[in-house]
Amino acid sequence: MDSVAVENYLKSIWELGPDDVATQDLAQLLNVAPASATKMVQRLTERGLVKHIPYKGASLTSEGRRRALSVVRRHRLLETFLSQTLDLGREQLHDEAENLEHGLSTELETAIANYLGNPERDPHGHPIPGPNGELPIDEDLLLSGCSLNQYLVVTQVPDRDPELLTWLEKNGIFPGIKLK
Amino acid sequence: MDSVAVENYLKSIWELGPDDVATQDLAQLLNVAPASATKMVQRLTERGLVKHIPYKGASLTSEGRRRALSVVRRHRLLETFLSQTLDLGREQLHDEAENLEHGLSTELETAIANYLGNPERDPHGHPIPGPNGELPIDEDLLLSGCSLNQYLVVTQVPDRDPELLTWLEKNGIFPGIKLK
DNA sequence: ACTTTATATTAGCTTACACTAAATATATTG
DNA sequence: CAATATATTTAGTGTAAGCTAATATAAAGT
Repeated sequence: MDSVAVENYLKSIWELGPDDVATQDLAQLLNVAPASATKMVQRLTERGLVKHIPYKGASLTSEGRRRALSVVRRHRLLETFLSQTLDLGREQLHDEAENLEHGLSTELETAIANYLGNPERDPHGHPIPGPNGELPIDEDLLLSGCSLNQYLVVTQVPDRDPELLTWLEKNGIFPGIKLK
Repeated sequence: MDSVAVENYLKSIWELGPDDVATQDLAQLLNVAPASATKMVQRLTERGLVKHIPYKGASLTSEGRRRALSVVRRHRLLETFLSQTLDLGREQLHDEAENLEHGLSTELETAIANYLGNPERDPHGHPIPGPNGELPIDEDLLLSGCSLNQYLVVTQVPDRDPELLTWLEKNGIFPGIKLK
């Protein structure tokens, strides 16, 4: 079993990847000192979960990626489960899932996935990896890459910034909505 | 925030208490060496959560008890929540709650309690402590203290032994049922 | 091509929590 | 009441993960 720290590093490297993840970015995302991130990247390299080119950057091996996606899956299933049972605001989900994801057993993960009917997206519109780390290709467009006065359907919103999310919500911007 | 280890020690001391908890029993319940338990009991004594009389036993201070009951509350709420949403067997609940209890924030704890209508008992019939560590007095009788051929209502079953629970279940013994 | 600056890494230290082996208390029993 | 058994604690180690300060490398500017 990976420790909580290891799971968090793997997930963060995945989020910042796919390659040449900078020590500093990793350290910042995890709220640790850069030296601590270097140290952990080395430990993970030892374990075959990360490939590290010193002074260049880190990236996940295929096993590292598998484990990172397992964490992401648990995270997104939990967000979906919590949002569907309790009704928390979309902006609270992220932090709660963050806390619980590490304690979710494979059996409970499966039970939740079945209960939810094996959803493909979480409440923020992010795709949920499969049980073996399969991730559907994300073909959604970035808003910044679209022209003005075009009709679009919102499919994803960011999950990490509660204030931004509250604002988006207040202005009616969330997955499923059409925009000009 | 108490660490996972600290929360587990406090909860275990509470379960084995109320006083003169033996180092060995604690070590056994937590699957650690006796020396490790002694060490932690000393750390907790330093922090004012435990009172320890060397070679005699350990017990919780009122603050230690408050924190232990907070863990117990989270545990029992989670068991209730999981049993009510997903339908897991009564025998799986304990382990899953054990894993998740440490990651449950106060807000989510409250949300779950409200969702469930602030229940007083978990699916095993154990009382759920209040948000500030109030625990209703348990007036239930032990089966070993009852005479034969008496009619009784089952109110509690143990939660820690999956095999026993499965057996009890199979024989129709669970909270709410009348027995001769 | 050299110097400055930004980013990474190494070195050395700390804390929490585990372990084993050895020492010491307490309890039991001949 | 001494001898043995059991339980507890102390001493000494190890590992994971964090930190700061010092050093090394890469990138950018003159």
